[in-house]
Amino acid sequence: MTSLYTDQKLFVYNTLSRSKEVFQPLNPPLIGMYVCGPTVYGDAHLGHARPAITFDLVYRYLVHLGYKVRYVRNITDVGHLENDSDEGEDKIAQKARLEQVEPMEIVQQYTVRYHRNMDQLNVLRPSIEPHASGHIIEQIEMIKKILESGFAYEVNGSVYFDVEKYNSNHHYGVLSGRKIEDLLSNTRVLAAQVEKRSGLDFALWKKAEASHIMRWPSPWSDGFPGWHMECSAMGCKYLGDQFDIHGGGMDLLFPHHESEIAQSTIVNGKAPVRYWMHNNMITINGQKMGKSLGNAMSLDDLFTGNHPLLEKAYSPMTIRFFILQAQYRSTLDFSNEALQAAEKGMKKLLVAAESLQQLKAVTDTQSLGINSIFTACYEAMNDDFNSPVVIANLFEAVRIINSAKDGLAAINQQDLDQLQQLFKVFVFDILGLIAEGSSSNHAIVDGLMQTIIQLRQDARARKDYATSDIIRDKLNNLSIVLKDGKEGTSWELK
RNA sequence: GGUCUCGUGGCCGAGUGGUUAGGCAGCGGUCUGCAAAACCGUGUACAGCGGUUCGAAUCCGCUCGAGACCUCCA
Repeated sequence: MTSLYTDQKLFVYNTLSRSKEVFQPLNPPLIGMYVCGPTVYGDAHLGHARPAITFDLVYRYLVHLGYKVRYVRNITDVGHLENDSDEGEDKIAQKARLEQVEPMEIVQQYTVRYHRNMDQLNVLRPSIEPHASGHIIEQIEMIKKILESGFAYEVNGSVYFDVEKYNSNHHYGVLSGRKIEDLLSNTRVLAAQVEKRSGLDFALWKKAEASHIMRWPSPWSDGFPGWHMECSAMGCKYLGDQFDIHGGGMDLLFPHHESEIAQSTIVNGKAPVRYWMHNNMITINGQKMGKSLGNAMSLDDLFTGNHPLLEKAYSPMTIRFFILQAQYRSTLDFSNEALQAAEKGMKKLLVAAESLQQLKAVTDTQSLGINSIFTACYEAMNDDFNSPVVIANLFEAVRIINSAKDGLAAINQQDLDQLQQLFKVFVFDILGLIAEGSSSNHAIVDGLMQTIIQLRQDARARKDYATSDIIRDKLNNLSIVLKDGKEGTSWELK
């Protein structure tokens, strides 16, 4: 049996080349994928949902194609718990310190909450979810190697990467498209940087100040690893010197990923990653989402509607669908209007998925060409995971399903089978949507509803519209919508 | 200031040198006891100004506007 990936030519936009490239894994069918995960010192917000869902889509599609994917997504729980002068979440860390809570309590608390949110969004768990704090030794070993090779230097217990030396025989800027001369002329000189030989140099190991609560012993000082180290160390440990895909938000492109490349290249003698993928940012009402702008909203805010900017609650699947309705490399603007449009669209799609289960095939009818929808969906996914085009094509299938349901189109068995396969593969397996509040979940409730619907039908039959409308209105107040169709009346939750 | 990205109809968002994106909203129709849902039909869209071209929303230049990174935020 051949795998799908032998037939599907997948194009991936590689930040390294700024172009779409044919995806060719190093060791098919194995694929190594690393994605930068959250720093767990606050509730997951909208910004966390985008990369999680983007790379969930990538992961799901690669698996669907038959690849065996090792998906690593880290938990950053080291070194970020102080020195944050912003107004927002860092106060939690401060508070933790004041209340003498262990930093790992904060880490644990927000890791659990992150997982819960990701489960709600139906984001699959990665294969490995390593903690930076659990890989201090690996990071120290890596730093040692960089020091030995002469591309780092120690000052007062801290170790810095020598960017200019690296750039003398490598290209620091290969990923972000920056030139070191430009960087040098634009680097600000901050007080904390006096130890560095150059403002471009970045910390591999930082000596901890007395106030710093997270610290580990090292050959150089009690301290903590530099921000970029963890991904280099853990990526290398679990995926090897060189692996296929590294993902993350565009904001991590520089300096994080650029520096990651530099470090790993020195240690391993080759570029660590073949395909760099970056998802774009999210804006809210056209503005960047940020703590300082006061428009940051957590996922729980969205799910409960408990935020001044929100007119109502939006379900996890609405958020997921909304994010998938934009290509991952575009900025995505959140607004109540846009979310409500997404909510309705998604509902239409999922209701059609349910209707599909009730459809009966008619023999001896012309094919409606479901095959072409299938093909179009694969083409869209192969074109750098273009989920909005997949969705657009699925709505073509929705129209066919609804027409068949209304008796306006006859559907043959092959089309029916293909439609069911289409929805299974693209709606549920790849886009990862799930039916929320499905009406067929509870046999007792459905039985009750059938009784009520029958009573209303009886009233309508004797033209007692006052009674039938009362039934409909009362149910509507309970968020139960009755839908009169050719085949009788069905119901669903609003 | 430097580097880079983007500007599509009421809203969100694909696409890209000549062909329908799609969703939501609106309008008209079918269906309905009336609605809702569904189906059918319906839009002077491609920031502005120049240029290249037989032809540009799509390529080039400029202007205006928005955003990202350069400041351990996804």
